[in-house]
Amino acid sequence: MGITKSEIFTKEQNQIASIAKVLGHPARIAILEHLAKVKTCICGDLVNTIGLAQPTISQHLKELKKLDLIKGNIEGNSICYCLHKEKWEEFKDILNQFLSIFSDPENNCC
Amino acid sequence: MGITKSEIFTKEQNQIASIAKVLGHPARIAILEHLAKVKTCICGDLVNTIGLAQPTISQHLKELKKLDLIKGNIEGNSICYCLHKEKWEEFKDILNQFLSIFSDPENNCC
DNA sequence: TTTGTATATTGCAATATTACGATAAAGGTA
DNA sequence: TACCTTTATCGTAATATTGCAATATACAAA
Repeated sequence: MGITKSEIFTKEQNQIASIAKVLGHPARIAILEHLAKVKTCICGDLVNTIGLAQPTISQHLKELKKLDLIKGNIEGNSICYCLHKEKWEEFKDILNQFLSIFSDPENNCC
Repeated sequence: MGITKSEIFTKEQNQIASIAKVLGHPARIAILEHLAKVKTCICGDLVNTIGLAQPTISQHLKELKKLDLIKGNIEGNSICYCLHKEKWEEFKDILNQFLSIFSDPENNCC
């Protein structure tokens, strides 16, 4: 049905999935990598850097904003986007914890 | 269009996105968590544990198999699924490396 | 062989996602 | 004021994803 049955999963499972989902598109990976590279805030150069139309970039930024991963400060005419560092660290911890669930060396079977 | 313009991104960006995407559904998170909990291989108990129909579970397993995250060994009548540990570690490293792109303390602006 | 059990596949309906042209909104500048 | 730049939103088309009933497949046991 295209709709996810979120209600049958735990809050934690849904949260991990939400974080992973927003990272599940190369454009958003590229946006975050660009944000990391240009240490200062970036504004409208994403459209030029990434090869997607302006409305498409705007939509991807919206997805990132929905999870609070980035914030946008109005700077005169344009908008200065940057990372929400605390959220990033929080999500990083959540993902890292999930990624270590198989760390038990006894976890071997086939 | 629902279709991702993969060709305009790097191989690495696409790979990170692919890994994140497969983790972007709570059912697949639940499957992996279950696999981690029952140290031994699991077979058909996923349908009972998770509240989804058998074809749906089968489809999610297929997604995980597509990325080589799990492997299924035929065990008599049923199938024994387990983690592909090497792949898991590989993907974990890739994600961890990406998640640390903002580690530079100078990365502050807003 | 027949029956039962376990898993995969097919086919379909509903919803979500991706992408972009057109347009709107908001601010700067002449 | 009029014009330009920047970003957001709307509307729409194409494709993807999720979920399940029905069915197929494969094997074991009676």
